[in-house]
Amino acid sequence: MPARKRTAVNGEQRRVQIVAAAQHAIATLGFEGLRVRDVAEQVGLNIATLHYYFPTKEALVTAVAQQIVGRLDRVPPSGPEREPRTVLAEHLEHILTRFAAERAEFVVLNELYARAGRDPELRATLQANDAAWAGFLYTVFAKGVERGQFRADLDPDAAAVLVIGFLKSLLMQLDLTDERARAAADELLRAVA
Amino acid sequence: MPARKRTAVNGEQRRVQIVAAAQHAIATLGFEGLRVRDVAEQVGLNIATLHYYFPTKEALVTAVAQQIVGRLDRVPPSGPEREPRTVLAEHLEHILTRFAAERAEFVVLNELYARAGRDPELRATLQANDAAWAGFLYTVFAKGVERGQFRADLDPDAAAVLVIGFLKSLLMQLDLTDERARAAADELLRAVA
Amino acid sequence: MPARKRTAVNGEQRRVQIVAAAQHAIATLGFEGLRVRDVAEQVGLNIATLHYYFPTKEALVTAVAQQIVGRLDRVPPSGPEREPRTVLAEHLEHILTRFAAERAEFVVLNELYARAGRDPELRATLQANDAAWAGFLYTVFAKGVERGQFRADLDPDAAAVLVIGFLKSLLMQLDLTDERARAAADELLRAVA
Amino acid sequence: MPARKRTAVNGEQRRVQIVAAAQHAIATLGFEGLRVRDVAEQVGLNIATLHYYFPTKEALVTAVAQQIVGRLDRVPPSGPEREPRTVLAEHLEHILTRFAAERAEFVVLNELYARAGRDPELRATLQANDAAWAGFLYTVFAKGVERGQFRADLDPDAAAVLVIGFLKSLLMQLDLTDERARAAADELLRAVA
DNA sequence: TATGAATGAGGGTTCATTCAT
DNA sequence: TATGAATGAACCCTCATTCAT
Repeated sequence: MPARKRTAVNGEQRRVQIVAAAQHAIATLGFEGLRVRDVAEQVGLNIATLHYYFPTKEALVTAVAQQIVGRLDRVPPSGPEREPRTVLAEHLEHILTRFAAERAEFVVLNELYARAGRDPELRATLQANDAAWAGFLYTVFAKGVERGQFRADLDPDAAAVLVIGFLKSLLMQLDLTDERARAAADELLRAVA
Repeated sequence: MPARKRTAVNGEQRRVQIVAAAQHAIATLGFEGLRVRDVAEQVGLNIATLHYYFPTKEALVTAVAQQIVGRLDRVPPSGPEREPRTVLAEHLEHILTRFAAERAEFVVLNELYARAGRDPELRATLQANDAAWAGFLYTVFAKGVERGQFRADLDPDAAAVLVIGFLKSLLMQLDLTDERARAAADELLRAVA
Repeated sequence: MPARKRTAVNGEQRRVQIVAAAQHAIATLGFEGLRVRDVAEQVGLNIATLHYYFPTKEALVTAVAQQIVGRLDRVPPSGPEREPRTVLAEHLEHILTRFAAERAEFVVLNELYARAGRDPELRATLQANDAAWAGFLYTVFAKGVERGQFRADLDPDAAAVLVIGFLKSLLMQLDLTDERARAAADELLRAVA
Repeated sequence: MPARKRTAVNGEQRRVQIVAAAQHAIATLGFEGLRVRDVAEQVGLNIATLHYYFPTKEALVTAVAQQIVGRLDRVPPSGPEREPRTVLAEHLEHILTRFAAERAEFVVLNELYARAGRDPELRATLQANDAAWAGFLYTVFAKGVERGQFRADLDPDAAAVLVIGFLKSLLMQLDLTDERARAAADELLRAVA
């Protein structure tokens, strides 16, 4: 069991630490407030060392973005046997819960969406993610209509837009308490039934 | 009759010009990309002169924010005689139209909401605005339920959250065409009926 | 007579000051040792102010190069009536004198030639200057041969190469005293006669 | 028979590799552009490993300088029986040929001369070399005059200065083709005869 | 010998702001 | 009102060098 002296962590762990610190900084101060120096200091590293891991600030930002987006991809698989209504309810519940527990990530995600307007690459990434999300919801709604669980005149695509819109706006609804958010989710479930 | 100097514009006009240029810059580059020098140059002014009108960058940003928010305040008055359903439809239509026509302002507004997370004062301003907006929609929905135009089990507050959420998310739904947005608005109208 | 307070010099003078300081720094430390901060300090200016005059370090270096090269262009006009031998002698004398008096400029010029190997633009500038110089000497030699002042088998172009070579090598002949240099010039005059 | 490790090259070979890479870098980018990291990478070595061979950048530069200068020292011995004119002609020819074939080394040498102005130690080295060179040429010229092969009024020392100057300026005569250089050498031979 | 990781000391550049005119 | 000139405080990034392994 070799005793590390100068380093208590290995390279990959460092990367994770750095990205986490950067994410925190962005969540707290926004992209404008992100300072590589501060991130380095937060991790207890010299700036030069941080540049050893991430050659440029942009590389660091990209790493943060990728991490955030990467966690989004895991859309809960909707088995064919599951009830659309249940799937929808759980989906809303799932995101609402994550929103309450990991608000910081949502803040960064929000910043990313703002950035997407100027950064084509980021835009493409987020757009792809959105498309997958919309597709998932479309299927849920279409199946629900088919099975008579949802209104017959429900437009699956439009409904998906509403759901996504509600969920994306969570952070921008400044006076939205957890209760009001859940009430809105319930209202949503009633509205499609 | 005071003799106008060699300048074709007076102080107030200059302010408007500057704020407009700043707004454009923010819409294009975000707050991160806002440079007072660039704004000054855009207006054809020396930086020092710009500082004469807006002593600090923050003052300029505040002016932009106030202008944007100011235009939001003009919620269409819902006369007691008007039908809630119509009012809601027109409200959606109104915002969707503005969104298509004045996208830049929505971009800035989005940036403002992101900033609100760190800027308590801005947060208070936007929150007040949101409250008024929610109140307006609450009234519409409550009245609509009362008159039997909307579902009896409709939660007015929750419905307001959904409407506001949809409208606020417009910019973040990257693949949202004008048609899809209007389809969503229609779906919304059906969903509350 | 307005009393300047913060500035004792105007813009153009500042530029001259800065370029002079940069030239001095290059002569002393070479291009490697050139630090914009030091140049600024030398002139008693803040770095930011120096960047006000020269946006980038490269711009500053270019200005120095232009100044040095600019002073080279003034090739003494050889009137048709003047004796080639005299013209040549005076030319050698002129440069040798300048070399002794303004050694610093020759050092920088040397650095510029070294740089020319990597900087095509600089190379083009210096090459153009060299061509003019060679042309001047060619004419002198050709006329001298024609008038019987120089050897009949003298190759004017080759002789020009030798003269230019001698003068350009002044700085690289580390143990070259003023006397030896002048002796070489005399030898040159004898050699072509 | 010591067993070679997994490395195909031993220490001395490594040094040679490194010096060669450094020399190439200097010839290409000048001393300003020399980066130990790049040299290491060029040789396929870690920077830390390079520092094992050359503890400091200066040590590496010195090694390069020594190599370059070392190759210069081998002045062709002028046997007493050889004709001064021939010796001179061959000397010129020899250097001109090397210049065409190993231009890179001349570039570095040029950089070294530029550096010599600031580096006393390097200056001493080069000066010693120059003195030897001048001595060699002095002997040639003196003997040539003695034997009546060169002009009777030839100043051996001055002539040496001219020859060395011509040869040292090769790199600085930007539009000097191989032909023009040889023409100049021929002119030189005529001029001393 | 060799390397991954770390660091100190800058180096060029940017930017909001100020001041004398 | 308007401007040229100036500045302090950062900011990102680089580079030679070191150290534990």
